[in-house]
Amino acid sequence: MLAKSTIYEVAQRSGVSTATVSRVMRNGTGFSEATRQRILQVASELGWLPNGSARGLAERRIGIIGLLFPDLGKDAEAESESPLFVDQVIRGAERAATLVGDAVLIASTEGAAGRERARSIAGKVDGLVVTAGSLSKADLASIARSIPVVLVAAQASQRALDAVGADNLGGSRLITEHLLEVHGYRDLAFVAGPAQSPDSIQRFAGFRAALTHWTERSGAELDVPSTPHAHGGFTEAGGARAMAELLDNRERPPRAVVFGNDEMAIGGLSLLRARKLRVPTDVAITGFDDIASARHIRPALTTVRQPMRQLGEEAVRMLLERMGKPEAGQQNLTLPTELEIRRSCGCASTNTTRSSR
Amino acid sequence: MLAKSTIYEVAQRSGVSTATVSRVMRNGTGFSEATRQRILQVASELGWLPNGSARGLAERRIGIIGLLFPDLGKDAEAESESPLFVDQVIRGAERAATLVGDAVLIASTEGAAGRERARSIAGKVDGLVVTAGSLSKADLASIARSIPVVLVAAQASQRALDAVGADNLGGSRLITEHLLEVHGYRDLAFVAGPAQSPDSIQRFAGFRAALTHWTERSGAELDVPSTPHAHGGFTEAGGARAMAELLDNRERPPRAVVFGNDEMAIGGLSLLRARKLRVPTDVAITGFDDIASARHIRPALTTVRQPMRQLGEEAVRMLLERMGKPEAGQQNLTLPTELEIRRSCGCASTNTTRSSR
DNA sequence: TTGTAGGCGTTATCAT
DNA sequence: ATGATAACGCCTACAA
Repeated sequence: MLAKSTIYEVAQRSGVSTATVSRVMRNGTGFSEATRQRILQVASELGWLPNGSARGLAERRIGIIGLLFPDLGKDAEAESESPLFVDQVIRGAERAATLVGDAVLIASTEGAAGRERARSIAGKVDGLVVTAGSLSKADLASIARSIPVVLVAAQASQRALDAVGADNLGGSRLITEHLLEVHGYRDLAFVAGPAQSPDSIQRFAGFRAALTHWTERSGAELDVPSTPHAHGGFTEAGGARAMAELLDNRERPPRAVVFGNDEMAIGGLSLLRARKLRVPTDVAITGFDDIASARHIRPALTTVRQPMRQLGEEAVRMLLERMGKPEAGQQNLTLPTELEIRRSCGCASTNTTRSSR
Repeated sequence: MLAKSTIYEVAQRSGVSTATVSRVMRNGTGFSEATRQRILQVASELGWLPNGSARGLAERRIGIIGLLFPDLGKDAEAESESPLFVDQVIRGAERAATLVGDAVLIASTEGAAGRERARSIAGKVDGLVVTAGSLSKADLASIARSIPVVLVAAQASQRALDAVGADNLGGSRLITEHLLEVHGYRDLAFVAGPAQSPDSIQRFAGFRAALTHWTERSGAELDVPSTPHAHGGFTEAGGARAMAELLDNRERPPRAVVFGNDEMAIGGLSLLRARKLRVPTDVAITGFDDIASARHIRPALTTVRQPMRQLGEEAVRMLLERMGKPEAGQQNLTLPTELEIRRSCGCASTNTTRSSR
């Protein structure tokens, strides 16, 4: 590896000033073709890479968009699962950023240490996409004072900033209504993810909304729970544990279980199998997300599809817009979710799709 | 959003020089506690974020590691699949980088336009992890002249640089031998991924090695193909097409099909089902990667597990080492793969695991 | 078409 | 314990 060369060397060896080298490298105008060739030649010989920090400093824009998420892979359980939400969001962000020539800087923030880390990252980027749970409200507010920030899948209370999220409530309500209305199930249970997860909270709210609405409409005596029947931390193992808990705490299994995400539903399915309960005949189940495994598992999982990739795309798009006009009004985008009907709910796999909005 | 403030403002309002502010922010020494408090207070009031570009310029190190990969999500087919290789590599890289406080900059490079992009990225990072197929040999060599580079899953010919990869050949050979020796299948077919993919090439080589070895040892007349029987581009749909092609081109289906990855195997499985062929009774199949769906699909897929996440971790670790001592000898790490036996090969699911090395 | 020179926001080396 | 001040490598008016 050669020593790094600078624009000065290139200029000197080309017999021009650094200004001219800069013009050529930035595809500007104001130089002869011969000069251009010569400079390019020298630059290539030297293997010169323009220093991004110097550029960023001079241009007051580095061409990097930051993406913060809660620590990944710390949880051994979650390691094998996929595509985790953030993988898809990252992809979407990368794609949208590439459209304008920017790159994406990713970093996980874990608790206390994450605080300093987040500020350090914030200083290195032109704007920041922050996913739910990766930053405290205070830290977020502090950072948002000096650089554009867009929230992804954040709780409503933090929506003083630009934000994009999926219609978790609507999707969850849709799938619960399906269970209620199409299948006529009455004894439903909800398995939540992490207690503080905004997504999980919204999905439970959708579950409740469906039950409440149904009660009002039909006059039936439906028990509308104020808290989820169990928690499974959004993981497969957690889903199995939650399902076991559900079975152990009652004399009869619930007729249907609405899981907060697909991974927990898959875990729940294994446990039901182990307990010799048939799905959907004895117990119907549903998930949320529509990960690849939901299609492949048997019975195929009825679930709600949320546009994870698009979340990342829209977040970056919104961020770029914000960077363009810092004083524009606050934006808040909710992307629709879709009901994906397969077999685990009891349907004969007509594979219908209904959108939440 | 306030106007961005600088170290000068903080210094002025604190009644100190910028040097002192810098010392405090970098957790250095040489200031009184009172001064420290005052500066921190002012900085917080101002919402000051130290400018990363300026820091990077002054320190000659920005704290960012770059990760280049071939364009994701361009192929609509691949969009739904997961966890794609690079998602996992990204995670591994992020984790290893976080250990030393660095962040990871990701960017896809697509063909010609990717060239300039890659150089731009290279200028913004302290070192670069490059995955197979994201950069031409020439571009790679050029960039590697001025900044540390580590290759992931690259072809051997490019191994003039530090590199880390999985034992594709060994794993593929292992699974093929399993088919040959444990099950006694003789009529095997191989479905490759993209023709230029180093991984695919190595896996086919392992397939051939197993056949060759078997022929030599047993004296049996086994046909050792010089090219794969079909290509499926590593996607589910491609795998289905390749399987159809295989069936249409012969009077009898092959007894077993070794797919270059899990996604193609899953596609192949669907097609076999559609053609009323039973797996593994009529046709046995195997995959490669061990994605989540491989476990969940029925029959569960016998496959080779490769440590994708670890690939990313090791790559970054190697890169950091290289950045530490630029003149050290070249490194080349091959991580072992593991045979994951399930049902699709014809086994009665004993779930054995055998390592490739 | 080309060069000069100041500025971008930090860090780090000397002084004091 | 603190302050001047010179880098760091590039961009960009402003001149020529």
